Amino acid sequence: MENKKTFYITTPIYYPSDKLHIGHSYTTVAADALARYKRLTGYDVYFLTGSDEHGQKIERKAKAKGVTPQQYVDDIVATFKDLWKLMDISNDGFVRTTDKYHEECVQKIFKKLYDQGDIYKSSYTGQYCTPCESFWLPRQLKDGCCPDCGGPVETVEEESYFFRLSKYADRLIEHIKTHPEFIQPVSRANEMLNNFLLPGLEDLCVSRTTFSWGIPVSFDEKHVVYVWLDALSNYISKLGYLTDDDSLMSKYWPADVHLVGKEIVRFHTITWPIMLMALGLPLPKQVFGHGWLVLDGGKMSKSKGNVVDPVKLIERYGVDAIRYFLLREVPFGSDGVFSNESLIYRINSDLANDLGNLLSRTVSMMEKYFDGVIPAPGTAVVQEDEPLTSLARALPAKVEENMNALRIPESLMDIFELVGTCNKYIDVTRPWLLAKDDGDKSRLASVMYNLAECLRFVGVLLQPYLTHTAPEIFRQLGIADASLTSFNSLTYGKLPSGIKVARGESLFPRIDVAKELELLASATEHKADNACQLNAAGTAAPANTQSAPVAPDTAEMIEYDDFAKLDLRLAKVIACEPVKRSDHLLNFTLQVGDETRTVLSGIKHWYAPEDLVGKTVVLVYNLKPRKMCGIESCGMILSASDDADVQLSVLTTLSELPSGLKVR
RNA sequence: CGCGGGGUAGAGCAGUUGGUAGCUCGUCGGGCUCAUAACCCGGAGGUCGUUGGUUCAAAUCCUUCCCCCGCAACCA
Repeated sequence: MENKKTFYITTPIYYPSDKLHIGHSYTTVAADALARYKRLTGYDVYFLTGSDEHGQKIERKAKAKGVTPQQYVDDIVATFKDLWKLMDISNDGFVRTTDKYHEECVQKIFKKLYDQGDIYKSSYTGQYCTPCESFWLPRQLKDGCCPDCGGPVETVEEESYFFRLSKYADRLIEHIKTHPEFIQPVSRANEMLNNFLLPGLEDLCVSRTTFSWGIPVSFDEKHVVYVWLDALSNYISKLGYLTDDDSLMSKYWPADVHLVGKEIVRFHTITWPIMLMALGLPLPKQVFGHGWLVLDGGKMSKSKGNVVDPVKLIERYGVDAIRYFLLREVPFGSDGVFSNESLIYRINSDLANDLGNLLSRTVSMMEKYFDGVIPAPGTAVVQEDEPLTSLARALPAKVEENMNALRIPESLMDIFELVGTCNKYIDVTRPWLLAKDDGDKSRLASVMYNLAECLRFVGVLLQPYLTHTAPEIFRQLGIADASLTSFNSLTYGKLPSGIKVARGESLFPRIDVAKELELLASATEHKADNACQLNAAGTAAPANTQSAPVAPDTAEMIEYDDFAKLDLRLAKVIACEPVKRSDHLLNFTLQVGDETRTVLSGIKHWYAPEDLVGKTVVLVYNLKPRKMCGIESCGMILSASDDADVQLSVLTTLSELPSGLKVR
């Protein structure tokens, strides 16, 4: 390789417990656009994404499905790769934490840190809450009870290895203070300092003995390496750190950007830098915590942001439309809203009306007035050309500045400003009038040339974002020469005349908004879960808990006796109110025959409490009571829902029946 | 008093060394006809959450209060 400047960019590695959603797509597409942009501007880029495959949750899911954990993750990771292929993600590497090189690397790192005294063995004296299956530190307890359920806890010891975060805290604080670019946006840096660093770091538990689906600690086999030490190492294990061939490591490390969701900024700006310090490695230049794509709140109850499966969106609207929406709609650094309306409006107004129509009318006029050949511009200097040409000339530098600052939406706005100016230029110059008078032929040639040249600029600059559209623009303009599509080719006037254009299909057909929304709405009649975040989660945050035991896809057969253990009964809702301090819970007072019970259910997003009063529901009558938010819930109300909990309905009976009846 | 973000036109947002309130979409009217019923121009629409203060002047600084959201917790 020549001495190109290098650029190493990463996404988080995603947890294969479920399919990926549009939030993951967002992170990865953003990283892809940056990677492609850097390649376009001459960098030697390494772009890494991957999967974080260990942990108890995977172990459980695999067991429920009756497969080995490895089979389980293999299947899901295959869908990750398919999605990235579908979305035109140009990653150079894909790291799996179950890959051999990664496991060996983590073991070496663990050993190295242990040998130098940064990892030590101790016991985790925790307060254990049996119903919650959770350990708590003394300071986390509420009045000596479990902060989760408010129930009693017992003192339990678990042997664990710990990483001395505290030892390096001062160095890290110093680094953050002297490197304002390290944590972006800066508001996150303050958050980290105030919430975690300045109050004092606690040593981090880095091993577990309670499950086995993980990387064994090489010198103490009953332990597996726990979450972050395993996951974060991916950024260097893939580069061959601590192996015979660490050429990638020496070439690309330190990383230029770790792109992460805001929920895992903490681990990337505290745990990870401290690991690197302990290993004697340089720190990444920047950690960027982007916002989330959140679902539309609850205004118009039909057309809700419900289609969050990126594959479905792409099938319907195309890769480039989705890429554009993601890159354009979410202000980098804060949250963006996803809704079907905003998606369709974006596609229609920016892509179809402005860009697609501009290309269409330009190529069409080229055919009409110049037999489809791009003419040489006239020599006369005309004042009305100036706004257009000066904007085009200034554009590459503007885009570059914004991309270097990771302001992706702004860079797209810059490009579309040129598109808009072209449309206006056509209106001002009125080529159709010029065409009527032979004396204006030279002027008409200038106008048409300027339009073609500006569209070339647009095409070149759009390449990192719209991977299908940019080549199609070139094709329709008749540009086949690669020397006209490079970033360096953006010198105004470089487009040669005499090229034959090739009219083609519309870049983006206009979508009929009303029809489309109606269709989407009828497909999903339900109330939206407006708090459902499309968390662009990365590495397996331990907090990333989803519902517990999942229904196996291939249902395991049970005996009738197993079923008979369930005591299901009809119950009548006599009162229902929200639980204070809970986003999800409703507190039901149920009539079950002669008895009255209190039962909690996490269905607040789908029902208004008053709508449920008087309804008959199905209750799991003999479920062990459990406290939540300080209230004891005696039983469980059955609901049906899809995996994503987008659609949900409480079960009831077809005819009116007295409460207390058994369901069987 | 857990931490943090935010309240600016119908929607989504920009706007801090204080000096006539902007952008995109929508809406209404006009123009144009090369084009994907697209494009261009113009209008309407905001006492910039509330209270008090500093100032010649505050969306912008200080203060009171209200509300929303995120983290955390919880969703049997």
